[in-house]
Amino acid sequence: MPEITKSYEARDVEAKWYAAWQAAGCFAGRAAEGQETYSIVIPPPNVTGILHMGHVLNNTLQDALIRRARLEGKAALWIPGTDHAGIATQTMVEKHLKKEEGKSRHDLGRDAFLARVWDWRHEKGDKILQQLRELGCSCDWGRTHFTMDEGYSKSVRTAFVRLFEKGHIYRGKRMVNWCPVSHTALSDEEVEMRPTKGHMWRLRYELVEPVGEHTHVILETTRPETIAADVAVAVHPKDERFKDLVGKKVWRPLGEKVAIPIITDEAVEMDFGGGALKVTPAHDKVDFEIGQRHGLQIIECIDADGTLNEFAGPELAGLERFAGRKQAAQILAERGNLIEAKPYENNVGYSQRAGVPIEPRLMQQWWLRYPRVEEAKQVVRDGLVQMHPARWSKVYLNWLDNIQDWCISRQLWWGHRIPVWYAKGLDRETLTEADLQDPTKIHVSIAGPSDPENWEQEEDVLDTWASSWLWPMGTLGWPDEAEQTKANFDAFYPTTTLATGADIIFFWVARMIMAGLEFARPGEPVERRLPFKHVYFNGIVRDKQGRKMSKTLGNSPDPLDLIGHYGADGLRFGLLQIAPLGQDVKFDEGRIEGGKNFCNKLWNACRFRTLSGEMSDNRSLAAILARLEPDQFDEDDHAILAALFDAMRTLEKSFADFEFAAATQKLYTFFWNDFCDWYVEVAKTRVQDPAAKGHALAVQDLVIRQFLLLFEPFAPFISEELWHLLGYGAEGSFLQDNRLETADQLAAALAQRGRPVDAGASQRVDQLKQFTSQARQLKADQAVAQKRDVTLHVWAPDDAWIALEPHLAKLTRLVGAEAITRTADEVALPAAVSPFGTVYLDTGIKIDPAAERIRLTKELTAVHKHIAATKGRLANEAFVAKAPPPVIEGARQQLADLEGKAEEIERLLKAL
RNA sequence: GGACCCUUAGCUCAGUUGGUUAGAGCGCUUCCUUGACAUGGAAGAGGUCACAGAUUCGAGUUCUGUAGGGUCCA
Repeated sequence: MPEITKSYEARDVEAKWYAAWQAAGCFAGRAAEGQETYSIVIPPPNVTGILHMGHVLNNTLQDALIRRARLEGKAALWIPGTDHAGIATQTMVEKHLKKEEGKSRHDLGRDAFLARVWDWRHEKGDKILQQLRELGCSCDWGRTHFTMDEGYSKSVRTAFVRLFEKGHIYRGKRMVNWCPVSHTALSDEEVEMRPTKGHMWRLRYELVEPVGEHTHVILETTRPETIAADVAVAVHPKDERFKDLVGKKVWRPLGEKVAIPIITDEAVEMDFGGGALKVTPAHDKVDFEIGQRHGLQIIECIDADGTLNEFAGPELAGLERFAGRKQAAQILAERGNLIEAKPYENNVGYSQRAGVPIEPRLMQQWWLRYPRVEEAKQVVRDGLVQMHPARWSKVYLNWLDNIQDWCISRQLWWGHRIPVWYAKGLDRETLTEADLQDPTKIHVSIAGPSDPENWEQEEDVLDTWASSWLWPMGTLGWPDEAEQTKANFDAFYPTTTLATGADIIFFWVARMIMAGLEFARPGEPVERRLPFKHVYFNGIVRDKQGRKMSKTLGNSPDPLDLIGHYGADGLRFGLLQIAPLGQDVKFDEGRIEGGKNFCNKLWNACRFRTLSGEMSDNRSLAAILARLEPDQFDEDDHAILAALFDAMRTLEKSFADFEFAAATQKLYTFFWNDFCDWYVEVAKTRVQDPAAKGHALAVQDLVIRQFLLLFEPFAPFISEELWHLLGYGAEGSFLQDNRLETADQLAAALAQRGRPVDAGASQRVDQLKQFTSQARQLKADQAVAQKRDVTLHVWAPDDAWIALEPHLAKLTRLVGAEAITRTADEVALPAAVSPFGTVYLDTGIKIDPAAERIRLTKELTAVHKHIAATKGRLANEAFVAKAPPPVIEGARQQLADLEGKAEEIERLLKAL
């Protein structure tokens, strides 16, 4: 028997077991024929990322699910990997290049720059995957994928080509969200609306020729710097105020002095800004649409980098867009066009990554008409894909109801280059949809054209999400048949659960569902094509003030530090305790410390077990069950086993419902309160008794064994270590090689061996606990909490004494008394009314009757108050008539108990 | 503007289909290093369950509204 140290030291244990698991191939996902599978694909972190608290929560959850599935005998597979994160990674390497060598990516050129990114990826990438190992994650590392690897890249290009061939992808000149910092188009989802303080500029546009009393039109805008690109002023067709002005012209107040028409369009809001709208088709989505309807000219006055150009007029050309705005306002004021500048707050779209306002621009980009939109809604409505918590389904459906085409091209270098080639010399700006179908002009394929010298490949790359939306399939070998066989696509697709954050429900979750339905197993039933059956949305980890943890705020602790201080198990367990389903997590380091303390408690309980007596055969459940002695079963045994079943059932339900906080809390109270605080304490007496010792230790071995199996998904390291220290596993085997019984199976196994568990014992044990607590309370009241030479006298009716007597040895020890005896006399001693009769505390010192009277009177008052409340309920005719009989009976019973107690306290008071 | 979530002890949170006197951890007060564990043990203080109505014999729990906080969409 190896000696167990006095406290749990996580560091060595963690390193030892992770290496052993890896060496033994414990995490390899292998499915036997017909075996039930449980698979998860990791939400791929950025390849250059480092572990933060959000990752810890997300991956701990996945590991718990996967490890539990393994113990349930399923073929568990957790596929890890990383994402190339186009903009983020490219920006990072560009910054580094600038800092170290003072060069831009353009100085290097595309190929040389990409070589640098790959260098970076090989040097510093995948650090996060290493960190996940420290957390204990049981990913199948042999299957690690990266979205830019050749195989995965092939799946991305295949998806593009197939969608193109089906007409879902087109190139078109449309308004896009342009990021002037990253110099790329963004999808609508990457634009974040932020309330922004600015001004509403109230302006007068002079009529070219006055109409009656009218000399000008008043309109309001937040963007005066775009005035030079105005091509019309629009009003609502029903707006009577402008009836006489429609069709007339006004002078454009900035830029080239041009007369622009007053037109009508339904899109104008009548009660906004006086009812007139300046129309700038090149710089606003609504204006663009108005322009299209009216065949208006398009003037671009802002360049790609956000600088105003010559079309903005000589006063503004060359200015940055916000400086240009100020300048424009000033000029308008000087010319008398500015009526008022009101401080104004409105929602402005910002580039999520660069943090600057996006610029709507008219550009040629590649677009995707989403496939399988209706089907994607239906699988969620039908519950084939279940979201947890379910309310996210509504958000999902609402997005799909309002879905817009997806701008999938990015003006970046780092990413999947779009597999489209243009015939040399082709004017790409004027391409029509018909041209896209003309193989002499456009070539679209995975391999590229056979005569590359005549073609130029599209420079743009695909949006990163247009690669990660294939993750559940691409990581299982799709579309390559040989790869799919190798990865056992057949067994592991669809995956079982996706655990992720709700912030990427549109970016990733919704798109994966559509991709799965479109590409996986064409022609087969929808259940076989969808990418996952459950989506679990974990909360966001926030700091104490409720702020999202972020690098910039510096409010996120380093998880590796936390692992160093509290152990991976402590961190995992502590974090899950505060992660209820669907709620954000306010991070509290105290809870992580609690996780560590719990591990230490478990450690010491196991240590105590080894000190209590020789270890017997623990090698299998059957062996331990055989050691239980039916004759020796007492109420505490029944109660602790009933509590164990209860804990097992709670975990079964918790895992089914993704209620991890409930699971961890149950494990905590079961082990600490039910087992350590009570069972182990009462068993100390029985362990002294040679007749009961073997049995009492067997019960402990059974409880600890089952507990470790329940605990392992949350705290794998300490569980594995103790599993071996207590001899549950043979040399060379692991905890995960065992099957976790259900509560029903374990109950049946006990019953089958003639050791059925009596759940009713719990109530009787609760009374013993109450007795103990009351006796301790008496001692504390009399300031003799630490004295062990006191005597307790119990004034008990026969039946109560018969119930109490078998437990006296344990109780004497637990309470800290010399003896507990029965008394028939009324004695003038401090007393309490327990479930077994009145218990008197004899300290050998005379009592203070006045103090005793105060104490008893206080308790009597409380009892009377309660009696009055219960009597009130029972006196209510409606209650007696309508409440269910068990509830009424319960109230009557309660009243009787309370009245008995009151009488007894009154008797004690009289006796003083 | 539309949708959703939250508000329970000083702090962080549980509280399952309505049913005795609303729980835990941390913190706080008192006592204790006695042979598993001070990363611990014992005892204790602390809550008009945001507010106002409604339903009901009975509401922290259901419904409506209000206030405050948060998220998503437009």
